[in-house]
Amino acid sequence: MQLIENTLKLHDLRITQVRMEMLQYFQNHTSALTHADLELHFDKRFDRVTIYRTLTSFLENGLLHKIPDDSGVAKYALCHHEGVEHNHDDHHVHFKCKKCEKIECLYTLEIPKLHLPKKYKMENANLLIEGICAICNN
Amino acid sequence: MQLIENTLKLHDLRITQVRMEMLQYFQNHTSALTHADLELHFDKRFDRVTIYRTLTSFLENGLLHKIPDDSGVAKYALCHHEGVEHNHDDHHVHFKCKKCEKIECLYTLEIPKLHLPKKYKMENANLLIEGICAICNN
DNA sequence: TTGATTTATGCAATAAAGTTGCAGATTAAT
DNA sequence: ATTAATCTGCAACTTTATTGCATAAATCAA
Repeated sequence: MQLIENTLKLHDLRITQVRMEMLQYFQNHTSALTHADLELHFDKRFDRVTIYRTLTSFLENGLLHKIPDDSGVAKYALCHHEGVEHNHDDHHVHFKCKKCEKIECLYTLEIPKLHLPKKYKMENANLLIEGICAICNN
Repeated sequence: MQLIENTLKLHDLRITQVRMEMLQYFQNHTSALTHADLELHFDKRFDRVTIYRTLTSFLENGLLHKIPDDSGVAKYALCHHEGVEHNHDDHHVHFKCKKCEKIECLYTLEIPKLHLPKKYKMENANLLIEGICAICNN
């Protein structure tokens, strides 16, 4: 069986055309994608609603994660951990370039331990770093 | 002169009714606010567009900052630093409670230094911690 | 296989969040 | 008090996202 299809199965997702192509597209991109990026890329081959729903299933089944930012448009990227369980991808470091606007995951970085105020219980953390990325910094 | 009016002046903002009341409202709240929160609170006393535009002026003039999150709705909170310059409020730690959904700024925490990959230049950082807040953790 | 069952997709309609243009009102500077 | 700058409200519009439903496709079980 193909790798793409296998990945879908592992995440309890039925194998369909949109899903295979969307997953493929994510795997070919290092930076985070928006619904608009996908709609543009697939140029009417799939309905916009289907793309929204596919993003949602990918999210729910632990294939993608949503990246918090302040642009007002949802951005998604592949989860890098192997395994199926959701919410085990708890520490994210993302980098948003102020020049090219791309967001990428910095897997190699860890979020350092923090000492929260009394009675606060931390479940996960997302660090969004803004600046100039390696490509734009030339 | 009143404190509120003084703050507006310091931030180069004309003194108007909406601005005074919106600033007041932010000062009375420890958690971040959305446009919808304000619209609800002011219940038709100010136009929705005016509220949007006031948020934008507050943002541009360094009175508020936008908090990155993945809800798809813009959230704003007061900048705690004194002084007028924008972009000097570069390290934010925010806490989002999974129970009450409120977001608050954790001023006392600092984002630890990080070692970015080669050629990346960091300009600012936002750490969003999710979990259970002190009030809900009872 | 084939048929039954479950789930996904496309289309249309709707909702929610945010923006723009413009005329009249308000603020602040002289 | 007059003037110039800007803010506000209204209407229209755009962009992003969601819901309902009929049809189509994928999976399961015999």
